[in-house]
Amino acid sequence: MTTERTDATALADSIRHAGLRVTEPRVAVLGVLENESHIEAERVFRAVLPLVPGTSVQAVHGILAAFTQAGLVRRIEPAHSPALYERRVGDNHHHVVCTGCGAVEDVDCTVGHSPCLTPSSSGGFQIQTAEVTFWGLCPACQAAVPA
Amino acid sequence: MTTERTDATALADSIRHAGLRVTEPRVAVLGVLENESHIEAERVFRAVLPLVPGTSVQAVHGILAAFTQAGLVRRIEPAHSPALYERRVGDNHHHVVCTGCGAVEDVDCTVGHSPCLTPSSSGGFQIQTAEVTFWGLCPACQAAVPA
DNA sequence: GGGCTTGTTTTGAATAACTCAAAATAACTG
DNA sequence: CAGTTATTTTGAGTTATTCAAAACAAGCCC
Ligand SMILES: [Mn+2]
Ligand SMILES: [Mn+2]
Ligand SMILES: [Zn+2]
Ligand SMILES: [Zn+2]
Repeated sequence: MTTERTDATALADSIRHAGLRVTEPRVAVLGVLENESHIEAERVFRAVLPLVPGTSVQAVHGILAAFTQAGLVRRIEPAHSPALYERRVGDNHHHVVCTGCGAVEDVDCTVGHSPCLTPSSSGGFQIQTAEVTFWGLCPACQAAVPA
Repeated sequence: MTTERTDATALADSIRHAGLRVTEPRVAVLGVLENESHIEAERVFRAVLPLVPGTSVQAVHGILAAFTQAGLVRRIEPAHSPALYERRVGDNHHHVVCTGCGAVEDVDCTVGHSPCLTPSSSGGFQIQTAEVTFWGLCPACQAAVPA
């Protein structure tokens, strides 16, 4: 009976193990990210505010930046959208974005099918990562636009 | 002896054929884009200003938006960068971005190697396009950071 | 070529999403 | 518990872009 969504202690540990001090706003931010994926700073802020009154938007930005730097969360920046943060980290998975409503979903990188991620002519660049973004219509938006 | 970089008449025709009125600032913007790829609005503005004095930044943004909508230019939005515009359009090619200096280069989509661009589980999304961004170090930045 | 209609540009202001900095505050260390 | 240093608050500033009203000008018609 001591487990809400994710034990606050577990969250605190993750933060500590990342080399960061454990604070109320940080625990709250990480908690929000455990429950919701691909969420923007503003929405994180609105979710955290009631949990830790007095939290500022700047703090949330700072926390998300610190988490990102520490590798606790991942930041993506799809076109036409503010930055989105997610807890799923370490695998470099990809994303589908709905051109209708902006909904974002994870797309697993099909291992074994990655040859196309080695560019034919990389112009002398030393490639580190490949980021794939698929654009299309989510089920809901497909239904909304019949034709 | 009537051809500078790209004949102004040719530029005007492209604009007209896209269904847009031909104006001085538009011809100038398109001319700049013919000469320089992956260029941001601000730099387009600074290149256009001496050619068409009195041009406003807002106009440049408007022109680039109109061109993009008309399919005359392509707009990309790599993370950590303002939007970039390029004339190369129609093929959906990809990009390498230097994590050191932000330099951008085209990467041809290796035709025949695109199976990975069909996501394994698209979560019901109806995929329209796949956008690939490679991140790495450009030759210059590789030289600058020996280790 | 001279109006007319409508699309464009200018001018002026506003916005979204962050970032910066100084002072106040609170975590961890010993 | 005190001290050191990281973090947050408070307040302001920035960048890239968008909105809107009024002035202007392209392309069409005669
Ligand atoms: Mn994801
Ligand atoms: Mn390109
Ligand atoms: Zn949708
Ligand atoms: Zn570079």
